Amino acid sequence: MVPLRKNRAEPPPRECALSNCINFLSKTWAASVVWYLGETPRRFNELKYDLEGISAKMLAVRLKELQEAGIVLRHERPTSPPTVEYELTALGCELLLTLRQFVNIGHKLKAEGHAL
Amino acid sequence: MVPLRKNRAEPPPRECALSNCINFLSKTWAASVVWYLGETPRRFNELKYDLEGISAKMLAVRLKELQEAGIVLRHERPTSPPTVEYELTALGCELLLTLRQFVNIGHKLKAEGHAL
DNA sequence: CCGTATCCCCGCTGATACTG
DNA sequence: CAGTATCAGCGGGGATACGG
Repeated sequence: MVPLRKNRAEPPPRECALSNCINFLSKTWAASVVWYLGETPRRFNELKYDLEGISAKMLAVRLKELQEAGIVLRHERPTSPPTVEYELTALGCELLLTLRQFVNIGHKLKAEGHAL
Repeated sequence: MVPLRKNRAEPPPRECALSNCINFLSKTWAASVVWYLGETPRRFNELKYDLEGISAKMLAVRLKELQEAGIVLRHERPTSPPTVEYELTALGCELLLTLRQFVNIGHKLKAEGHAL
């Protein structure tokens, strides 16, 4: 009977898996918001259009979270009716690049015949 | 009044944001399972120990999903009691590398003073 | 146009008990 | 050891209506 290895030689700190920006992408729509923001600044209803099926409530919530996380910037123009544009910060762009790698891996998995 | 841009010049295919392996990481514990699998093969109860708080049920479910997705391999040894080892596939390792980039970005965000 | 406030549902997760 | 089966709960997210 093989004894249970309590931990590997180099135990990954628990905070890594639990408390990082991965949690953000885990929330519904969050990754998609970053994805559709892309490099171009985008307005609220444009995003709402891109993210077909999202409710205004959730989009607002996610955008606020992403702002507080330093991933998204909000620009409000004092026009009437109000005009608001959202864009990725530098780290937000970095995040987008990483998201693209996921998409790439996803395609490879599908190419191998796996059902995601 | 600025007209609503229906789509950007190069519209990202919707399947990219919605139907990729990002969905897997969105499920509770999924990213952590991949994380703690690391490079070393790992047994069921070892993973259950690493992922403090996970129930056997969820671990089994996630592992099965990851198998079907081509991210995890299952090796069963015909011993008594049974011995089962899980390890990442090649694409699973690729996924892990990408997860580490997320963790890295998470640290940068925190370094900027943002609360994740 | 850009949100916020409220209500409500159902699907995911945990707890528990059991099996090969 | 490595799971499966069943049930119950709660909270994330949708629908709707309203506000600056």
